[in-house]
Amino acid sequence: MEAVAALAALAQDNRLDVFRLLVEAGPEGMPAGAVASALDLAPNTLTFHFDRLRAAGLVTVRRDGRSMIYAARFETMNALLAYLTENCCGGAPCAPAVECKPAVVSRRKKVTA
Amino acid sequence: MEAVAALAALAQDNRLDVFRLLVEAGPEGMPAGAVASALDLAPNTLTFHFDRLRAAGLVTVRRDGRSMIYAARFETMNALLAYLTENCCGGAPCAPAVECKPAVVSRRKKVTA
DNA sequence: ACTTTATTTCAAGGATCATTGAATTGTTTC
DNA sequence: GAAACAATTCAATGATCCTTGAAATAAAGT
Repeated sequence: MEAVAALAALAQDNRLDVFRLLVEAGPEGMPAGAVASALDLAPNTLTFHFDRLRAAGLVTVRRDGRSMIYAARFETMNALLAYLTENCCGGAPCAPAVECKPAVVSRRKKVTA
Repeated sequence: MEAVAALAALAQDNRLDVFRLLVEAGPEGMPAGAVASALDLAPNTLTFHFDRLRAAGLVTVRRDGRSMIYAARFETMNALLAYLTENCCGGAPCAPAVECKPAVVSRRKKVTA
């Protein structure tokens, strides 16, 4: 059950904070160091949490110079929301599918994850 | 942060199964024994999981004869969905509030939890 | 090449978790 | 009140989790 993995990944204070920050950052993502200083987390602790989020498919990484850029995977979050919505309403979804797009700002910013 | 508690409560296979079953059962709920046999869980193990769900505000209990009737708390689930939806979309909710009602069947069945 | 910066890997620690068996409490029925 | 039934409490165990410090890897600047 993949939903449990996503739930478990988000069921931890620091990790939820990290994810929220990445969601705020949008599809561009942000470097690990920036997350570390924003949330005041030790870099190795942060790596540990990033790994869990990544294992759950909630974030992606890419390297940029010596920084690692982490970004939220909205796709997975959507799937989780869909699953919960479905299972919250006893099989008969009472809401019209929550489509969860990146965020505020950019005009025509594709989420090509 | 109360969202983490709800997430943690649902982030476990057996517990998620239990909750899903209770959601299916609707506001009437169902006796612990029925849940135990439906999911093939030892009664003491089940009590353990019920406790966690209850601590997270996701279920309620009441006694009926010698049975304990557990029921899902849709209110809490709604709050969780709302929180996640909000935080999934970077503060600017892109969905019009997911209202999560009990289930299929009953006409005019208030969720007065 | 050497140093600095950014992040990860590794090993160790205490804490929390999920399951189990045995014993207990509460309720109904005889 | 004794037996049967429904569920909980308690103690123990192995597993997983989160954090930490020290060392390693990777890229950039000098």
